[in-house]
Amino acid sequence: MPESVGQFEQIILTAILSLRDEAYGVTIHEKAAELAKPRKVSPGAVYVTLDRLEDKGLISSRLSDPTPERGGRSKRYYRLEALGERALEESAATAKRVWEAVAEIWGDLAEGVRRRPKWNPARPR
Amino acid sequence: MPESVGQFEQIILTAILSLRDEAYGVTIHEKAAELAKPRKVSPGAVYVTLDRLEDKGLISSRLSDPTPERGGRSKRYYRLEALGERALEESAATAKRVWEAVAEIWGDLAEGVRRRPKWNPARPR
DNA sequence: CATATTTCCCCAACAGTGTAGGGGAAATCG
DNA sequence: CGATTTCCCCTACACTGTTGGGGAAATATG
Repeated sequence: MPESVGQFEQIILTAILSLRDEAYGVTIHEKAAELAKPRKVSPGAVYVTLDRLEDKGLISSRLSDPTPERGGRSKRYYRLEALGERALEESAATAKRVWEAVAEIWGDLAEGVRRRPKWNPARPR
Repeated sequence: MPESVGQFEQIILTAILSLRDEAYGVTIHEKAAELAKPRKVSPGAVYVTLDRLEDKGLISSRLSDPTPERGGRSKRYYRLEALGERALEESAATAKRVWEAVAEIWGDLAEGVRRRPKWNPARPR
């Protein structure tokens, strides 16, 4: 049974997955902000969450050598571990079910076509 | 700016939405378990979360009259308030983005076709 | 060399959410 | 009435979310 992850943890795992071999603090923060939009994501929140995910063994990290650009200090690169893959897999499946359930009633919000049938208030006998 | 909801709160809101006028403790619990699968959902967790969502004004409730079935005591029916609709709308949109990002890499998990390209570990210069 | 600038990592503390497990009330049935 | 069924709710604790700020390491500049 996979570890269960919270909402923000899920976002961080997803960011790492989609960044592939370019996943370090700054890029993860950017990607997370993109996914979480319109909500703000603070850098601190990202690092704290990365720490916790690493403690749980869902991800691993290693420090790189510095790059020769201005301010280019070394970066901590992250990657998903098997445990993290399974946790993300499960939680993404739940996200899908939630999304589908909502879309079935309200339609695809992305299409801007939001039909909300008039809803008759519960009238239990 | 809509309230932000957690993962489980999102599930509860979704359950209420899709149950329409049949949303009360027991049915919400069932629907939530279905959405959260394979994770277990305890009834207590559902009620606590319903309370908190009501305190935040995302949902409202009212008590029905008893039904004439065996053990048919009165039920507390829930419905989404405008605030809850907006919160769910936003959080479902995020769920969709997460799902799409994951599906783009791993494919649609529901199809059982999970292609995971061999991943070259980060090799920063 | 000293200072400024850029990029990046990390901590402490608190608020909010997730979860378990059990308690108990109200209704019908025999 | 006692048994059974359906349902609501509380307490307590662990985990997750979030803020705000601190500070190190590298290159550029004069």
